[in-house]
Amino acid sequence: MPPSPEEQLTYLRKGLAEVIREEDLRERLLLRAREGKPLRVKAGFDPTAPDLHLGHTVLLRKMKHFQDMGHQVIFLIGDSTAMIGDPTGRNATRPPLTREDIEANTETYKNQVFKILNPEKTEVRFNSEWLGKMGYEEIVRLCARYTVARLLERDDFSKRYAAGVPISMHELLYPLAQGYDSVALECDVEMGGTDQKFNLLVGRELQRDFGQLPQIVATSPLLEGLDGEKKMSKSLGNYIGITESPEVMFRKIMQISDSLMFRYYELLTDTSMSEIAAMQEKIARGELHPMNAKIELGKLVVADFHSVSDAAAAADQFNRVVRQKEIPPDIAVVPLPDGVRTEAGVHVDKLLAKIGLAESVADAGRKRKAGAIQINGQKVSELVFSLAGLSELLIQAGKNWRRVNLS
RNA sequence: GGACAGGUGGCCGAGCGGCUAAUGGCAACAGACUGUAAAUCUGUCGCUCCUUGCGAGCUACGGAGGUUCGAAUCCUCCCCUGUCCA
Repeated sequence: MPPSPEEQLTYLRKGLAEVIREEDLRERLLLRAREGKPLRVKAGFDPTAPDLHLGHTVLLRKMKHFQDMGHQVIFLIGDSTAMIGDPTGRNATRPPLTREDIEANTETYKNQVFKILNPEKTEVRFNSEWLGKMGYEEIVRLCARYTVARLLERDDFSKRYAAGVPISMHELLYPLAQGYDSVALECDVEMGGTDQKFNLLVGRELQRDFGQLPQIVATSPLLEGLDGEKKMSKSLGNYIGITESPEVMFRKIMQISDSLMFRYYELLTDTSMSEIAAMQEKIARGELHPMNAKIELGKLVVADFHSVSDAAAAADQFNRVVRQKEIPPDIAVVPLPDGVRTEAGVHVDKLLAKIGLAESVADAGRKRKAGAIQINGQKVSELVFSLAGLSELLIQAGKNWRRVNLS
């Protein structure tokens, strides 16, 4: 016995930023239940960036919830729209993706996405199936269904227009193309981040214009990155990738601020809001150390993408290496590079630059003078380090370590 | 097609002939403190070389030329962006 539409609504509503319109969702659930059909729920992804991070999982988790309720989820790969490019970073002309690139990226996507989604209940589609077939006339006809004024309502466009930042013609086509995807797929629901709201709404308009029931728009909150301010993104470097090792994931979680921790609990775990509130209470009363709450969070997140035992091991390693300052167990071992020996030993700056502990020789010199370099447990400030009687160098530069094999 | 304004280091933004590898802010990196949280303080923040020094050389202010002992700063042409007019 599947849950009633009313029960579903409650379950699905939780954790979504906005549902347009909630009333429509209720009606659609009732309608499809009567017809005995699942809802068609779409979310689009850009095949140029197949490395998913926790920010994406907020949406994926929600898609999973739709699957849990028996609905059909469509994982749409925007291979055609990728050529348009999302209206940011216009200087970076993207190299056109080949068919092989897209297929490779799609495989990567599937591997990652199905850590969360149920593959049985997921339909993977490409928008080149329909967009790629459109000719000039069809594209113009599609454009005729929307107005420039309406496109300029989009916050991003209007701000750029007002600020004198260029907007290229093709960028205006992006929302139209995305909206047309919903027409082609006859979606009941389209999901996306809150930043996608405008594009998702265009889909509604177009569907109406094509005589379809307009889709319900469901936006999920954007996850803040590790800095706690900007949204999580790969290009900003403030992300946790879902294929990262348990140790790295755990360490990154431990680095977030305390306030961000609750946000992560909310969006990345199944912890209920009341449990989170209780936790905040305890911390405020001094009954729970915030660090311990964060350790719990780290374990939960790691366990989601690895295993419970991996999570425990990662927490344990963090405790030993970071808190008790033990030497990390997984330091990269490298041979002594050419051209760094001197008569008296090694040229420290050149060595650091060559083994990746500094960006350049000049940078290495700065770090050394700042006291950030330790070799075999000794702080190094001199330029030349003697190798007499040593078989290996254990080098630490800030948080990074290397073992240099001398034999 | 015309008039005007603008293009400076990862970003924002000063400079408008030498004292400028280029004020300041943000970000970043390192050190202290700590819970590798936040806040705070300190230092660094183009590259290379060496005898590691308030050292030397090289590259840099959209692009290419030019004027000058000397240009991010002046001139010419080009490219790019925006505003207004047609």
